[in-house]
Amino acid sequence: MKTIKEIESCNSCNNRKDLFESLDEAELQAVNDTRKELIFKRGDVIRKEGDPINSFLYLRSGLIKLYKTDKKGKDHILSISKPGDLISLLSIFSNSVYKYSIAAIEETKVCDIELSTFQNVIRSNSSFTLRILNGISRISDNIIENQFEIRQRQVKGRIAYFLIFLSDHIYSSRTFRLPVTRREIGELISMTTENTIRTLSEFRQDGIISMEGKSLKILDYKRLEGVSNTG
Amino acid sequence: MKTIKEIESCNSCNNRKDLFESLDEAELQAVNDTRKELIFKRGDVIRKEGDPINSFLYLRSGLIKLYKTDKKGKDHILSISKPGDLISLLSIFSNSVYKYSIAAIEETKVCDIELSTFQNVIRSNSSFTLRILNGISRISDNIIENQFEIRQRQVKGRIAYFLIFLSDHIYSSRTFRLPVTRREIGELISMTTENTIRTLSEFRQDGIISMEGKSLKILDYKRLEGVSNTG
DNA sequence: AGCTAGATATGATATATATCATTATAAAGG
DNA sequence: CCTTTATAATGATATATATCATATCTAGCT
Repeated sequence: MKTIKEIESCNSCNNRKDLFESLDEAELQAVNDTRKELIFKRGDVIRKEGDPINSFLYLRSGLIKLYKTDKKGKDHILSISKPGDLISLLSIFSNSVYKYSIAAIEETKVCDIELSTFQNVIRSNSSFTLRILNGISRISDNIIENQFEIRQRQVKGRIAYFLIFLSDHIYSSRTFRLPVTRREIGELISMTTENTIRTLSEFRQDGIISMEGKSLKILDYKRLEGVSNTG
Repeated sequence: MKTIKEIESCNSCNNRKDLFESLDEAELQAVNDTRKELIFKRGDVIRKEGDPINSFLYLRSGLIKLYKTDKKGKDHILSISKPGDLISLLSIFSNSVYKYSIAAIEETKVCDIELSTFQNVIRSNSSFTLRILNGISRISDNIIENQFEIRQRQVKGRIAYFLIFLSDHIYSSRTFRLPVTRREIGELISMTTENTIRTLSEFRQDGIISMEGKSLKILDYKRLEGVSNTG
């Protein structure tokens, strides 16, 4: 992890509008004064389950995974978040600890705002609070939605669902590089690495996708969608 | 569903203390004026996914399940909540709709407070807001925790986990009546009804539990815990 | 460049789980 | 009270998934 300084003020940040536009100049200034810009590379752990929450985090660019490690040491990925999503949990309101671990799955830029400053702004600006609340609740909602979609499918359906998720929600393109290893896909869909690999190979053999290493292209979106809906 | 009137005021409600003790007399009065007491019997749907949120709900007694129905019409239970738990979602802050369905799994008493009244109190009492926020976030946290525990186990472990959950968190006793059908257990742990039944029978044959219909007794808690931890 | 650990790939086999079929039992409704 | 319908129970079988083994490939490290 490194600290950088790309952005003069939240004013000049293009992610600012969705979240920070309801702040007045003084509030913006206060936030900006304690703001740090952090850059993480693939694999870096941004926060670990149990870490105290002492800042508000905002995902500016890159991609992160939320995950938890079970008793046996196995990781389970809960969801994948993209820029614009918040990282902080509701617990920022109660000064508690992280319930999940967060790691970068590609180079990721994060804005880190000191929690006490942030809480001051929240106290004085209720329209801002509402936005934060919505943003934060979206994190849990995404996790729950994800788990719900996964659990009702079997391997083929799960992988199809995941590929469509990447295509539609992350890359807005049918051609993309897989941001995660096959092992991580397994951790996301609760399947073994071998089955994940096998299923991807099968999709390729069936002409649903083409794939070389991490680069992947959805050749037959309709059919993939079919597998996601019925498998 | 019926309307009753058991409680004069939130003052005289013994669930009041955890949540409502930070309200002053006027606030308590306002809340109490629009408060309705509802009683649901087993199977009654309290709220359906997609229903508009126009009240704040509080579970006074009984037991409820949160669930979602998938494309194929199959229900998936997300979590089971007990008295003291809130029912409302964060969406009460943004006047949105229910994301999950809620049904009573035994006779259940609920307090229903008109949303606009509730929002007024929230706006004027930040200590109360914090409590509500914590209560509400616990709902999502429970769901996520539950799913996480379930997905890392296979049938035997899942059922053992569920029985321990009932014993430790719902009934505080090793003898209890199963509040749900075997089918519902299956919907909770993502397994078929047959496998659920088979596994319970197996536990009985192994002397881990005794069971007659819905009444169940954990005979060998240690071993059940073992199954939950390793299965 | 060469080494090493992790990632990808695939086959063979064991195990877990679902499905189908049937019967018994219990609960709900007229 | 009887009839109907959901629930519970179990066996046989099919299918899905995990495990184990092994080989190749790849990226990071020195």
